[in-house]
Amino acid sequence: MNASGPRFRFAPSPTGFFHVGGARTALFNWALAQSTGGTFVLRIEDTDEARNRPEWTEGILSALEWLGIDSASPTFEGPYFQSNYSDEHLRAATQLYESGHAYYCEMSPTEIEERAAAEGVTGYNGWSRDLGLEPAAGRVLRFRVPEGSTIVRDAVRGDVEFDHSVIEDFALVRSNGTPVFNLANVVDDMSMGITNVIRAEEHLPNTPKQQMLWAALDREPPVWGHVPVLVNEQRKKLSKRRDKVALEQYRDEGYLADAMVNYLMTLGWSAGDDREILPWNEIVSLFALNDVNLSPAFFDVKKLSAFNGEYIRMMSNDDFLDACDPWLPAEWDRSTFALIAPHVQPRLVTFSDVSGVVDFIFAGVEYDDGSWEKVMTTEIAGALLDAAIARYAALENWHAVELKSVLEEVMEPFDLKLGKAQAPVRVAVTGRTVGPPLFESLEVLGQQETLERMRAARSRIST
RNA sequence: GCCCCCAUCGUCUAGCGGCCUAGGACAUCACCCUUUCAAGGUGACGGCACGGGUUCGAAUCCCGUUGGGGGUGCCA
Repeated sequence: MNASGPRFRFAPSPTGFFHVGGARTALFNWALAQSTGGTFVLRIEDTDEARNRPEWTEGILSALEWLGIDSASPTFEGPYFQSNYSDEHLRAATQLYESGHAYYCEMSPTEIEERAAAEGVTGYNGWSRDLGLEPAAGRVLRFRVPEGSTIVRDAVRGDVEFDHSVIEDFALVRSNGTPVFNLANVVDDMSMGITNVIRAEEHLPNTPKQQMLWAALDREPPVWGHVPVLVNEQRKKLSKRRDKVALEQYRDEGYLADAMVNYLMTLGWSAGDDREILPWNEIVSLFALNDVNLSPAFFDVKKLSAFNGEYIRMMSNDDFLDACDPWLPAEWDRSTFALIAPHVQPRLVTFSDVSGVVDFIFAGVEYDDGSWEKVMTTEIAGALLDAAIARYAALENWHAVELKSVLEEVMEPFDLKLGKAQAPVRVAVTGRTVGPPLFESLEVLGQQETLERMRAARSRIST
């Protein structure tokens, strides 16, 4: 355990996928741990039985890995599993009971509801507080919230005061004997020596409860920091049901980790100048909690895509080729792809698009109806193709520059601009009206294949 | 209902009392470039929620209103 620097923690509960909001929180903690020479502690909060599957933990680790949060780094510690520490949680519970900070209650949720309705109050109203109930199976241990108020010193939002009169005597240990989140969370933070708790704003209302627990257990609370949540276009917290929140899904669609990381960091935070595309090491040195915005930020896939395109364009030739590789069918020749790659790189938004851009080179033509309709049914398409076929068949230097100047000669009698004149050739050879630069594509495709396709297309034209 | 948080272009943000005629980015639109589509270049559109204070001076400070968000579990 690195005791010298501050100790941050990221404490996700396994849910089967990794939430982009969680990714941002993890990144904030990771950046802080790095810039302060501190430690990033990963704790899996798996105390809810429904949230406990080993493969889900694997998913968390690999998602973090993808983001650059490397579990082999000296800055990284864990993962710890909350479920392994229930003895400690229960020990603390006993201590709380014995010191009078907690008491047993035997009201069931339904009884509480009924009594609350009868008395016209909202929740549990401390009815068992002074009954002096002994520990027994089926009884809940509740924290005895004292009079007064709690001030939470928050590193991103300043002081927040909560009046104890609005905090009910919350549960510490369930009637089945298992510890509840607030207790487990605090006890773990204590035993893991956590000094900084940076998490999403949804935890702010828990914080006074947890801070009371720190006090009751006679310990100094950590530095709190609550960052705003991420929202959808309806300005609601990103939810699994409605929104595309799984980090893995973006990864599988061909978003670059660097782009995702950079984008996530700009949600609620900025470098302070007019730059937003910046390398991780610079983000680390600039990032500070009191620069974090206080209002929820919309997770905008459009802007993420813009970042991704930007990052793709910044890649070196070789890096780009490597990055494309997993997205191309194994049987496609890589050296052929390398020839066209420089022309597809500036046009790509995500890697899942790459094969669809160059498939005509490897998988033959498939005419797109709309494209055909648009350019092959014109008066001159047939005549232009005939002329182009004749000249291309006789061409000796099969290079893009040649192919272009030949077509320029061919198109002259038709009184067309190159943009129009190349269209029938493009559709004949690629099947579509849009694609990588045409003459470069023809060069890669080769003379024979190009001519075959042009002839095939020509014979398909009715007139 | 109650508690807490928040409020600058459609979106993400810069701004921390005079440098603001409010800056940048994404999106949108136009033009340029051009081998289609992108990329790139230039430009346009577009915002301090509202009302009161404080101050010589307010996007910046205070109060209220309105609007949004989070929480309100023997979930985490």
